[in-house]
Amino acid sequence: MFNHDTAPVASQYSESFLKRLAGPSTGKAGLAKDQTEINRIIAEASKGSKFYDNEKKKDNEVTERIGRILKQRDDALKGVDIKCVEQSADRLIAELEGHRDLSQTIVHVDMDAFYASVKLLDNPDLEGKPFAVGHGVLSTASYEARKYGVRSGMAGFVAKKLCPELILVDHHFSRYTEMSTAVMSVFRRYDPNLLAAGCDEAYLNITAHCESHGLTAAECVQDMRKAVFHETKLTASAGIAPTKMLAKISSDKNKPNGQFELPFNKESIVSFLYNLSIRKIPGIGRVNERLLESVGVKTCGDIFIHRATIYLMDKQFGSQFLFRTYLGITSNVVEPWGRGERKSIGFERTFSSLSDTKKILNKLEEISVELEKEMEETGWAGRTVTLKFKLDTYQVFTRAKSFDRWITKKEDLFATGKELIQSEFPLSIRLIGLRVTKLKDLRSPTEPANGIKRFFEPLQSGRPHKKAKLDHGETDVDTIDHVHDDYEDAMPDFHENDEDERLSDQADFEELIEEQSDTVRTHAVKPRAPVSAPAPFRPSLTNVDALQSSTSLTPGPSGSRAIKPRSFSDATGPLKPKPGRTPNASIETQNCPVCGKALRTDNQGLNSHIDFCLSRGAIREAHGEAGNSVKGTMSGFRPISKGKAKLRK
DNA sequence: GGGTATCTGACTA
DNA sequence: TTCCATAGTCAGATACCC
Repeated sequence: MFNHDTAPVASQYSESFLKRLAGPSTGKAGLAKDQTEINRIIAEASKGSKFYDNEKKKDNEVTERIGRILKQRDDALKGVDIKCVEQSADRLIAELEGHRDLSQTIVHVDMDAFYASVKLLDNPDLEGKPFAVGHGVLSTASYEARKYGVRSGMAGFVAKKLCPELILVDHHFSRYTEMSTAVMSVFRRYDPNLLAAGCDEAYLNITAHCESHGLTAAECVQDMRKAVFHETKLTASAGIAPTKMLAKISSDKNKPNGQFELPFNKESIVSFLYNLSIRKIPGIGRVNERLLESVGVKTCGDIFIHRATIYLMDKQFGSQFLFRTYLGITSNVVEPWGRGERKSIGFERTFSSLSDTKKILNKLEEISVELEKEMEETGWAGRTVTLKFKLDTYQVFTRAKSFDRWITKKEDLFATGKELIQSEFPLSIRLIGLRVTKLKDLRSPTEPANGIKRFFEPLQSGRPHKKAKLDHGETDVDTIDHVHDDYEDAMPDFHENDEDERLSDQADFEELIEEQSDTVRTHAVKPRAPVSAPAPFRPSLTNVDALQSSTSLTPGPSGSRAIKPRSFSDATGPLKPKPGRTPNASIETQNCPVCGKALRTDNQGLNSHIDFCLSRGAIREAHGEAGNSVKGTMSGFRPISKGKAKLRK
């Protein structure tokens, strides 16, 4: 399959870099055995591109980060009685063990190579052939293609190097939506309250169904998979376990077209996880895998072996998250996502590199139009607009601006994006996007966190509100009364009796929103921050809420859209939120060779800043401009002296 | 000076 | 020659308000 004659010495690539280039899906089912050789071919194919250079740079930054972590570890362990620390860790682990709940039967069902399988239904000629869906970047690959190392997220031309006979086929989003609807409707017979985690996967709590039908979990899941195949001719794999995380890992066990049930007892769970690579844990990606490996944690079992280090480096690693992972104690709450949980809505597009200001602004305008359309169709407004752009070097930057009014219109989106990007010119970019956050749900006027009420809720501590705060146990009705009270205070001419009539019409409602935000300004009563759940535990390592977003498997712009990720650890206990990154040590600075600014060397963004300045300089040169000063700075490497370091007012 | 909001980059799926 | 799109969370620095 490979041409070994032309193979360069493997040592010219570090193992970590080869893995990085190979992308995030290398552990997926159906891959060929010789991953090392595949990684080498991928590196050879990518070599020399800007993408490759950027990946190399990011890999080096992680290596530097590891250096800092190891130093912190050595400092933390200096003069410490390890046995004593281990005892403290053991006590914490024992406490966590007390939260184990084996009462619920959770299933994770995952369609096998969904896009590819749907394609196969419509094009039986592809049967037995290596093919992949997508062109620039692949969304999925048939199992035949996977044998060559072709996987989702891979560039088409790289995939062709791995498998020259690979057939690339187009997306067919309407068919995915159709089949997804059919599959989900089968799943709903087993749990009407399921959590769809993408168009091709879902979490179900089948406890009640099994009880009422006198079925074992395995029988129930077998039955469900049969029904799916019978009605759609698509196969699914499933995992049965006491928590979502364990079910997710289990569903991968007998893929494709199989199922796996994890025994519901502590010993089996811990032993199942013991030799499992930490990379299999949702939320631990390429970077965190390397960071953990650097302190000896490669498997979940290693978490226990190195518990003293983890306990001492809680800030860096999030000890509770890791100990819970080791124990397999994570969330078993299965419920669908509500609209109110949405946090942002955005649109972005990649194109071949653009430097012409006018053309870039045209792209921005197109994005604004699309985003306005999407916000209108889905009923959202927002207060913060974030511009995102990717340089032709693949470095990504964001710039944001907040308002004290609700943004919905293309004119506002475009004007804000334009304002944000203009101070960055000249630029040579390959992606531009806009995202709106601090959302308000225009379809839910009575919904607490996002509806009209949020304007009048008592402010959080430190922000006294003229009205008293809620008493513990106060009902929603009571709260709404406060709303009315506040509203009356703010707008004396507005009477309760008129409310239903006014809210019955969407246009009127939006008008009300406008009035309302004016009122808020006039009275200096600030909208309060989104109501957060009572201190759910989250790992400090990374965002474990973003566990399996379906984005790469999600039908296009306005189809059945983004099914959101869900936390695996959101309801298992009121454990402390974790902090996160390397704290600042003594601050050293270095001047950027391009703009001359004093930059903190303790920050990983230093090199990015220099690269950014260099690239700006190069573009200026191309534009025949003089000077090399950079107007602003970027987060993470702000100048440490004098005054405001903020980029713009 | 303390608490909160905002901005940015990083990471994840 | 060529390497996506969308959404979420977090940390850390800074800005701002009381």
